[in-house]
Amino acid sequence: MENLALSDKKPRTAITPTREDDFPEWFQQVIKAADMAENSPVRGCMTIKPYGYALWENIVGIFDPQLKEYGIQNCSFPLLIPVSFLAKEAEHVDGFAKECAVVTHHRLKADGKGGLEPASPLEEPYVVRPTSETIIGEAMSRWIQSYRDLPMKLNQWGSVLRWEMRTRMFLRTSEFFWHEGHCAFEDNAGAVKDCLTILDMYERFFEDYLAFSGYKGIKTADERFPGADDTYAFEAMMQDGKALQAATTHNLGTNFAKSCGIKYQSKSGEETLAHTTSWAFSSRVIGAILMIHADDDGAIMPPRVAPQQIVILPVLKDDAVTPKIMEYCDTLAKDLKAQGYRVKLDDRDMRTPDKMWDAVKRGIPLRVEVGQREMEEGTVTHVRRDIGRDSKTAAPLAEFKSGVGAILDAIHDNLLEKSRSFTRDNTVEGKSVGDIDAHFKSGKIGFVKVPLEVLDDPAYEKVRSEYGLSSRVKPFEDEGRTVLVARAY
RNA sequence: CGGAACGUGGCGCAGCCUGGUAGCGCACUUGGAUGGGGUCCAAGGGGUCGGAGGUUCGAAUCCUCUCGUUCCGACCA
Repeated sequence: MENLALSDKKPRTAITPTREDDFPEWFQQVIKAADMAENSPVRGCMTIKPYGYALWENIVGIFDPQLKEYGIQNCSFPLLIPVSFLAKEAEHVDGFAKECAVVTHHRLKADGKGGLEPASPLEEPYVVRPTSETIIGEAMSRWIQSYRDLPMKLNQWGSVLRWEMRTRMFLRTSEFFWHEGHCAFEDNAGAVKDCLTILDMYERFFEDYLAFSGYKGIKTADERFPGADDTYAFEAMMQDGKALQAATTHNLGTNFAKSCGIKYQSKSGEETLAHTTSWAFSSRVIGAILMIHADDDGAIMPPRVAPQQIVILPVLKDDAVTPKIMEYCDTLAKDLKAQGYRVKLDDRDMRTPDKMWDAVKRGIPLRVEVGQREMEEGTVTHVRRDIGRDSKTAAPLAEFKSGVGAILDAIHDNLLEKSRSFTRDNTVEGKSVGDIDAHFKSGKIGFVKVPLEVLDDPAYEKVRSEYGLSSRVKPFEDEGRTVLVARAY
């Protein structure tokens, strides 16, 4: 049938709309198509589904041992924080008071209308932790007495709650998962070194496991953590050119030591304030993974943290040979698992193309197809998710099994390199407010790097608010002389 | 907290203006033909139309109130 109108159209994508058509909506659809999470009945909070949570578990499972290697000890502090604790540090309160959920009662009673209402008011209300500096500070003030107790390096994995005005799955939800490191040192040098070391660990982790790169640097004063002397950050660029702060480390100076009473007796016997730090990355990095790697056919999981690294797809037609193909697949799956890979043999009773698209949308890095042909030849057909059908390759079984690692590494390298070049290609240097204005006025995306003084130009504020810009970081590479300006999540 | 919209099977929507007892697509179930990048045909199951009140012989539809959600701003890992 002649259909010129249709034949000119782009090929059908698994995700509608495409990134180009509507990036925020595309992002939501990618999450849905990959079956990672959904909005919950609780305002601003999401339900992370098994496939999404498996990704987080892999992230935790890799990063946690790295923290321990650095000397971190894990612990757990209460979810609830007495209001008086939060009130101790002035800037900290200013920063977080507005977004705290407050627990004012315990116990429920019948309201006489078939529902329940809070019964007994608490003497002192609690806030649900928006972050744990104050309650960990209280503990540190008792645990630290002597310089011999320092450095103290603690971390907890958990979730926190911030009553956000506007939420988006993985990027900004009221409750989010994270780890929060809290350390105390004798002096500022120790605290600074901690911030920089951890920031480097974050960068290594993001590049080596999540396959994205970004800029390390120091935040400008207005972007600093409430209560910190300095905030360091890792800023990554999403495919729409917006910045996403993927991790931060904070040098809290002696601010929390003062307000919480974290003091130690030095070697010479003087009572001295400790220098503390805190640092974190959150489940937001999952948003980053998607917004950096995913394409118009859905998620692309970085191989080293992918919930499933390899999917085996049996291609079945003839009932008579089905058991033999399944046995072939089963053996392959066992062999690959024995090598330590996360393998899914998709034996669901579904049409093969549907299973294939499911694997595509979930972003499983490597797909293996096994039908009668492969079984008889002793081969497999494999396809890389990051390249697609053009990478379809037939390989002898033994060769494939010994080469899987190299293929997954190649996928990782490709994703990282794409992230690197995209970030580089969309970072431009400017010298003035006019350069920033011209860049975004022309419809370009990404980061503009300008000399730090540009932020002090009275004309900057107008441009900043017109394009919704903010200063992201003063990148280390320019030793604080420049600042990256961008739209941000 | 300002400005706008929307609540109808699991999901996405139409119906409302001009009241007559609920429909479409996807998903799901069953059967058959298919089967290596989204196949086709046929038969099915599933809904107190957000809630309360009112007008009416009769309300998803009209009126009043209420609850909730989303989007746009200010705030943010």
